[in-house]
Amino acid sequence: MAYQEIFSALADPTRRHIFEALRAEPQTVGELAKSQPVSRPAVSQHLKVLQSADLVTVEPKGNSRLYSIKRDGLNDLRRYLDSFWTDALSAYGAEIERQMKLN
Amino acid sequence: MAYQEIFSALADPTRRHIFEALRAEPQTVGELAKSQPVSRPAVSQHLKVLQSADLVTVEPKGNSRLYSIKRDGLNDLRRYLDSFWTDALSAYGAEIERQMKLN
DNA sequence: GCTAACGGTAAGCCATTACTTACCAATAAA
DNA sequence: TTTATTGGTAAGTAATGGCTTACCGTTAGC
Repeated sequence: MAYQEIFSALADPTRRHIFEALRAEPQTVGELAKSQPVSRPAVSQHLKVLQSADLVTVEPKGNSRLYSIKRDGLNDLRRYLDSFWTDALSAYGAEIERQMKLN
Repeated sequence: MAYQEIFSALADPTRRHIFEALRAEPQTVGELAKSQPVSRPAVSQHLKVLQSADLVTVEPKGNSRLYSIKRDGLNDLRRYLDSFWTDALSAYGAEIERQMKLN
């Protein structure tokens, strides 16, 4: 059920870039903003979306906040993909069956 | 590189529903429109997007057109996920290292 | 205490996009 | 050869969403 949020979260390029920047190493908002072509508040808003999609986590570090990738955040998406793999096969079978009926 | 289009293609709920409806069995535009809460042209437009994302294929069947899931269309997305899995691990290592430096 | 740095939120703007109705081309059926 | 069915496209509209500037609370450092 969570893949809905994951899809829409990673559909935006800059948001996905932020997510990808975090896979190298955990970073603060300011660090992320420097490497991105958008302003700091924009990064903050993107992080909020990524957080509600359960893709990143925060840890207050004194004055700043350190964002990290949530390692099992993509599990739901993976499961979704796996289910598709098997279902695509059965759909292929259904199409074969459909062809048989037509002839 | 193709996962960009896949993400944005599947981010829209109704478009993803259409995609999911096709995994059960190949269907025509009219059949899909009946099971969806949007008009037939909307379905047609969604199918166009799914097609350019390489997620579905068409086959003209006389008067109508039969849409099917492209079975290996999600491969790029899967590869993307796989790369993230290993990178997330290395990011975890980087964080450990970061902790070491701080102490 | 005061000042600076960090970052979240609000308000407003603009671009994108998903939807509708109307129209048209192509094939099937009569 | 008409008439009906199927579906793609155009045009216009409304909503969504990403961005900026401005503002405010919190913590660090002097």
